Amino acid sequence: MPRVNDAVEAILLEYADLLSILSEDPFKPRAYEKAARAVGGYPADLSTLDLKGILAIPNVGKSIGEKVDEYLRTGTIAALEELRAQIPEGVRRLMSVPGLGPKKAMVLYRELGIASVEELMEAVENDRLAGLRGFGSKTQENIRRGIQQLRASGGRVLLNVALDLAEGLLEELETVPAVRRAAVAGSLRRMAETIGDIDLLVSSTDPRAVMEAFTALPAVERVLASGETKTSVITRSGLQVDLRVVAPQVWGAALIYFTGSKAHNIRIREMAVRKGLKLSEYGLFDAKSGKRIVAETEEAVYEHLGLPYIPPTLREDRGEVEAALEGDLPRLVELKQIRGDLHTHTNLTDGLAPLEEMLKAASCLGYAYYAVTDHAPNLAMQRMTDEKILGQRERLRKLQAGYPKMALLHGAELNIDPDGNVDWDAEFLAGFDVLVASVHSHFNLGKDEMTRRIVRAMENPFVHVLGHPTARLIGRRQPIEFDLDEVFRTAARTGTALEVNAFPDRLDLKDEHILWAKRHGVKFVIDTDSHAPVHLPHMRFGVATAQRGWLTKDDVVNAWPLARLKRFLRKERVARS
DNA sequence: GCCGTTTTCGGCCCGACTGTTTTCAGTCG
Repeated sequence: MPRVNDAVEAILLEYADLLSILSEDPFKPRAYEKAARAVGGYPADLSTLDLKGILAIPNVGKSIGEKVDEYLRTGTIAALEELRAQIPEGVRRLMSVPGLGPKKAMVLYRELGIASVEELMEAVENDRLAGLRGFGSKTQENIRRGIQQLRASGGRVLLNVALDLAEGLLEELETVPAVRRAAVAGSLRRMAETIGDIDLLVSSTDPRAVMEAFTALPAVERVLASGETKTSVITRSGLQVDLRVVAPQVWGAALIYFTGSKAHNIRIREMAVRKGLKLSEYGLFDAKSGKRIVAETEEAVYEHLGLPYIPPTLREDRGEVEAALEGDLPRLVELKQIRGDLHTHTNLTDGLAPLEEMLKAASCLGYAYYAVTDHAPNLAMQRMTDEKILGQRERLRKLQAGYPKMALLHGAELNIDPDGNVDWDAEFLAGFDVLVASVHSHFNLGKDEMTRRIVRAMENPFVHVLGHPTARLIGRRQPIEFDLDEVFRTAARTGTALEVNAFPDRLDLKDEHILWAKRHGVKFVIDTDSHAPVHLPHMRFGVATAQRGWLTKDDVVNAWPLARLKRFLRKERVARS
C-alpha cells in the first residue's frame, strides 16, 4: 500500500510549485519543499499521528502542520484549493519542461495565456514567443527540445510508484471472495524501469463478481471498459490498470502470456509450433487434436516446451531462451542474498536522518555490513568539512559496539571533477573503509573528455565504486555521454565496482548496460543511495535491475561475506597503488 | 514558512551556467 506520507508529500510539493509561481518570496516555496521531503522520509505513518505528532516532524511548523492535519481529516486543503483556482494545472506542468521554471511559466501564462505543454508547443511552432521578454531564439529552441524529451518519456511512471499502487490493489482484490489468486503481470512483474500501465491477473470462477468489486475500489477514478475477461480503469493517480480474469486451471499459461514481454512470448510460441504444439493464454495445446496439455502453472508450461523456469526479469528476448535451452541460465542474485549497503547518507549532508537512525534501520534489515558515505566537500552545497567527516568516523567507531552483527564501514561519496580528480589527497582518502566516486556536475562535457574524466577517477587507487555511472534521472535528466566500452574495460582492469543505484529515479547502471559491462568481467555493487530510513528498502529495485542485467551473487560484491568484500576493497587498493 | 537564536526577527545549502542582458535574472543541481 502506498503510504499516506507519499500522498502528503505530493500535495506539499504541488503547494510549493504553485507558491513558486505566485509568490515573490523564494523562501516560502522552499519551506514547503523541505517539509514535503521530511514527510516523505519520515519513518512513522502520518495517519497514526495527531497534530502534535505532525509538528514533531522536522521542517513542519504550525502553518504546514495544520494544513497536513486538515488534509488527513478532510482529504483536502482549503488554501491549496485557492491556489489551484488561480493557476491552471497545465501551467504547473509547464515547469516540467527542462529550462522552464516558475517565472518563465508565469510569463507564458500571463502574456500569452499558455496553460498547457501542448499550447506551448503550438506557440513555439508558430513563433509566438518572439519578442517576449526573456525568450530569445536559443530559449525557444531549448523549449522545443525540452518538450520532445518530455514526450519521449510519455506518461510512464517510476517502478516504485506503479508497484505501490499495484500491491495496494492486489491486497484489496485478495479480500474479494470470488478471487482465487491475484498477481501482478506485465512490465511491472518484469520490473522494467518505468511502467506505462499496470496489468493485474486474477483467477476466479465468478469473473463478474470480480469485475464488480474491482471497479468499485476507492482508487478507481473512471472505468474505461469492463467485460467478462478484461476491465480497464483509470486510477485517481492517473495510471491505467488492466485487470484480466481467467479460470483457475489456466492460471500459469495466462500468467506467462500477460507477463510478456511480447518478444519473449513470440519466441516461446514459435518453439511450441515447431514441437507440434500451440501456446496461448489458455494453455499449451496439441496442435492436431486441440487437446490441452498443461496450463495450471508457469513451470509446467515451460517444462513441456523443454525449458527450465525463466524468471520474469529475464523475459525480454535478450537471449534467455537460448541460454535456457543450453542450460546456461544465470542463477540470478536475490534480495535475500544482499548482505549490506555501501552507499548511504545521513543528515550530516543532505540526508534526512541522523547516523544513529540510519544504522538502526539498516540493522533491522539483517545486514552484515553497512557503509555511511556522506557527500565530500567539493559538492559545495553540502558544506562538508574535514572536521565534520572525521567526527562522524569517530562516532561511527564508537557506535560499532552496539551492532555486534553488523560491521560499520566509514566512507564518503566523492565528486569527480571535470578533470577526473576527486576530493582530498591520498593520505586523507586512505583513512576511509570504502569510497564511492560520482559525477554530480558538468554533465555536458564532450564524449572523449567525459570518458577520460571517468577513467581517470577509476584509476584512482582509493576509489572502490563508480556511483550512478551515467548520472541520469529517469524522465528528468539525460544520461551523460561517454565511451561505455572504455569505461567498462577500465572498471574491470582497475577492480572498480560499478554501481547499480537502486533509487527508483536512477536505476543506474540500467539493465542493458549491466549485461554489457558483465561481459567485460566487471564487478558490481547494488546500493540504495538512501537519504532516509524509508529509502533502504529500495534495494529490491536495484536487485531487480541487476537481475534484468543477468547478475549472479558472484557478480555483486555486496552479496559477498564481509571477509571477501574486505579483500576486494583491500586487494584492489594494493594492486593499483 | 521554518528555525534558532540575536528570544522576536533575520537568515534561509552555495555556486555555476545560460541566455539574455548591458549588469543580471532565471534555472539547475
